[in-house]
Amino acid sequence: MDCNCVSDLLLPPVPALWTPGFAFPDWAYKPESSPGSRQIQLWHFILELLQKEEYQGVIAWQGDYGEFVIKDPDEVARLWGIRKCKPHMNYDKLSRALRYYYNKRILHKTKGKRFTYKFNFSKVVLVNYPILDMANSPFFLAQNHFNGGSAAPDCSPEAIQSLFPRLPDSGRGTSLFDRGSAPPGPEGDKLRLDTFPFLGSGAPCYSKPPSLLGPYPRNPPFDYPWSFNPYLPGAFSLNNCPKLPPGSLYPSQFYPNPLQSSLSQLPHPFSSLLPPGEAAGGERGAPGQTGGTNGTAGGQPARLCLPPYPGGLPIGRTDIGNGATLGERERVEANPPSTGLGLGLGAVSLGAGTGQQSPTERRGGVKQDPESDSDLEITDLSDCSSDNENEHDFGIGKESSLVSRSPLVLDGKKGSLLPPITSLPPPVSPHPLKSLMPLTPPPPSLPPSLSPSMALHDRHREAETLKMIHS
DNA sequence: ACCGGAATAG
DNA sequence: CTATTCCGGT
Repeated sequence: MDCNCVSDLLLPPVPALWTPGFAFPDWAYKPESSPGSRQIQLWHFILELLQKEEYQGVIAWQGDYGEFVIKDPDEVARLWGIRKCKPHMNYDKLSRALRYYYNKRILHKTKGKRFTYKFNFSKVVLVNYPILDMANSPFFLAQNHFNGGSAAPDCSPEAIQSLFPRLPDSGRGTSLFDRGSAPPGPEGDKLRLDTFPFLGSGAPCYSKPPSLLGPYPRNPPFDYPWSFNPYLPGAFSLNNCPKLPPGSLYPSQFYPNPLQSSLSQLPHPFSSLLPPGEAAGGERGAPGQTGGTNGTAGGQPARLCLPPYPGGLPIGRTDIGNGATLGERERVEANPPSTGLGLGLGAVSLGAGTGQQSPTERRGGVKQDPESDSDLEITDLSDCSSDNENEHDFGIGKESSLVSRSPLVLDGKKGSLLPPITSLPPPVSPHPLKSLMPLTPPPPSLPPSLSPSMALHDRHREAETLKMIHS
């Protein structure tokens, strides 16, 4: 009694729909490193609130992509306290927790704007959707002809993007999705890939007009239980962001069952991968709930709509990245031995942990990227730049080690599991990382598609860089 | 308001 | 590990 932690009831991290067995794979909930800890993480919670309309008065997307404003700090803190059964929670404490995310790069503070923070979706995405990580995986390498692989699924950022719906705009949302939230996941941080351009930081961001949000045209066959999806800050949407090719994802077969089931619960992108029947599986049906007070809401169906990329978007890449060295990034990824999807997490997830280094290290003053952090902040220059960008993250190097575990089932066989890549749409942008790279800053709108050849070229270069590094 | 160190709890 | 709690500093 002390606290009724109703919280769970109120904001179930997982919608009722999920069955235990079915819920997201572990990786979705916790970093591997912390076994047991599957408690909801603050950022998940924030995302959760953001996705629910009922909390719009308390916290809402606003500003740049991924930016949100805590309109009622005390309330947010209160809700968080409820959720965590910490009756004495207050904004000061909550914000401290939020600050820890800076190093992890999950969040940034939007300077100059009170109570305004910005998600680094790229990171979040990776963390949560390891699949994306494929980019890092050998798989992806295959693509690059490193391995000679034949085609591989498109892991490009663009592809990733396509996975997500558009962003939450400030607006209102019509759908839940607008504001998507995020899926649970470990956050990792280490991956440097994270820096996807979308995040915005790099790109010029336009703030979104409220109207953007948009309805996603398509209705999802399923909804996400949690609805998460979020990430998408609108970033993708428009202008600045890279868009993805319409079909970039992998075919459903791609995923093995276990995963599959999980996928079905995932937000659209993934779900859509599954065959309709399966995907839907879940669904929500349940409704329910409402919780009452604040919370809950669980029921909302989230809608995820997929962005239909009707015509297919051009794939532009916009990456604006910073030009940091690509080589490095890749290098990081390359290391992981794991195979297939599994690794995605590996690489990424750790991050969180690492975020802070061991105390010792910390003390040493070594922060990993001292700078990078700083970068995060953006200072918003006028609006556009958002900020941060973060991008530079230069390496951290440790991550690779983490990889040891790969949760997903997939891994084992990468090959077999993997789908016929061939069936995939033509890879447009192959290299995910690449997109990170700084190409020329994209014009405000999308860049014309990139030329494939270039891409290859780049990859090639990267590869070489890698080699050099290795040597 | 916001930052981040330090200690500490789970 | 993540978050909580405290807290001194801007």
